[in-house]
Amino acid sequence: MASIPAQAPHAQRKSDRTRQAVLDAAARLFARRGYAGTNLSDVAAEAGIKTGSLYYHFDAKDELVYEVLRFGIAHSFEHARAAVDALGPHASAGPQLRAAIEAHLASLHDLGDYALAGLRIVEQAPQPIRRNQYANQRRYGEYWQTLLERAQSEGILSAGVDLLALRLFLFDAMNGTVTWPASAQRSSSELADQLMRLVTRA
Amino acid sequence: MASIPAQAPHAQRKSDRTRQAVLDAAARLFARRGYAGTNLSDVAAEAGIKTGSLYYHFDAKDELVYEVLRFGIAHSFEHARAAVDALGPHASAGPQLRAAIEAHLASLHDLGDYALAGLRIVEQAPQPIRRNQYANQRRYGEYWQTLLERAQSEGILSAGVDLLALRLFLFDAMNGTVTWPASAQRSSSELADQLMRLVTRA
DNA sequence: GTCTATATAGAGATAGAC
DNA sequence: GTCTATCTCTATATAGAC
Repeated sequence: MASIPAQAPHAQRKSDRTRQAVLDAAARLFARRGYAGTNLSDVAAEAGIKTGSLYYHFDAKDELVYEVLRFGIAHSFEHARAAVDALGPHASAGPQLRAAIEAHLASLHDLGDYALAGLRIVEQAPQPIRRNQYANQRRYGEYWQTLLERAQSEGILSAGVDLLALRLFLFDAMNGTVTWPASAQRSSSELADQLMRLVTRA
Repeated sequence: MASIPAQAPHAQRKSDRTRQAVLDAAARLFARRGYAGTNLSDVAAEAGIKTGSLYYHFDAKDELVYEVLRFGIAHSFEHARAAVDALGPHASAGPQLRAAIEAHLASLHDLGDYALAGLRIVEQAPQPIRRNQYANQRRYGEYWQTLLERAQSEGILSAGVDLLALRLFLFDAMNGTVTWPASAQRSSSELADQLMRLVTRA
């Protein structure tokens, strides 16, 4: 699965390129084998270096998982907010919600293994990292909650809908797309259409 | 988190009770720490025995994860099908779909850590076990697909809906409820109402 | 920056006493 | 059925040469 650089593209000293290769390998293996199941020898081998050399770039295994998790959610949050903001300050809640949904779906696709890892191994990460990740998720969730509240006040959701439940359903539905079988792959735009059809009143 | 017996209640020889305690502990730890992150000493300690004694009940760690995964999906499938069948052979698709949704949600609640483990560690399990679990998931998915096809042919879904996408969205939305925060807990019946509101046409 | 070599700890699994 | 004791392997992390 493809993945995107966690660093700005201009940061391409040799050290940065290796560091990036290590992170990409870690994301891929964390997603498939879990946190404890991923060993650093395999990460190093996939990044084209030896195990001992990892420690020039990272102090410990914890740091790898921290970077992978943090980057994933930051990327999604930034993209969703940017897509909403791009509609301008006077956009109504329907288009904003659709933009956020499509951007979140697209960000998951961009993230590749970083998204998979982020969704699968949070609970397995060491406690301080897990806590930090939960805090980031909470902030992102609150952002979505405001989008949904505005949608409801503008009357585009069905009456009597449970907003908190709706947000959690929507999030799991969106995030689940990263594990859909190949036969079910659809563009972010198509998926956003389908989700808007479910979430908003006909 | 509570969990339910993986064996019939009448099977309560001492050996069976210990075996059950081991499986419950394994489910709890697999769900929190992943497959590789769960060590057998901790499983044994939580079941009230020493590590070596585990091997009287199970040949290897693989066998533990196999039992935990297999039991979870079997339980959900049985409950969903039983709830649909209980409506009788002439029930229409709307009530059938609602019964399946509520039964699936209730089964997840019953399963407790078995459900969490089943959702989180499939990818981390050894290949033969993973393959078997995917096959079971596929069969269960096909069952849901037929329910949704009947619902569509009876006209209770919105027009132009993508049935495969709908099933996958619905599944992830239902399964995600097991990780909802305490503040968002709702009964299976309430959750089923909300999901039916999203899935069916107003 | 990356290598080889190694210290140290912890894992799964087995053997045999009770 | 459960225990203690132990084998063997593999993991993270460190040290120092290049």
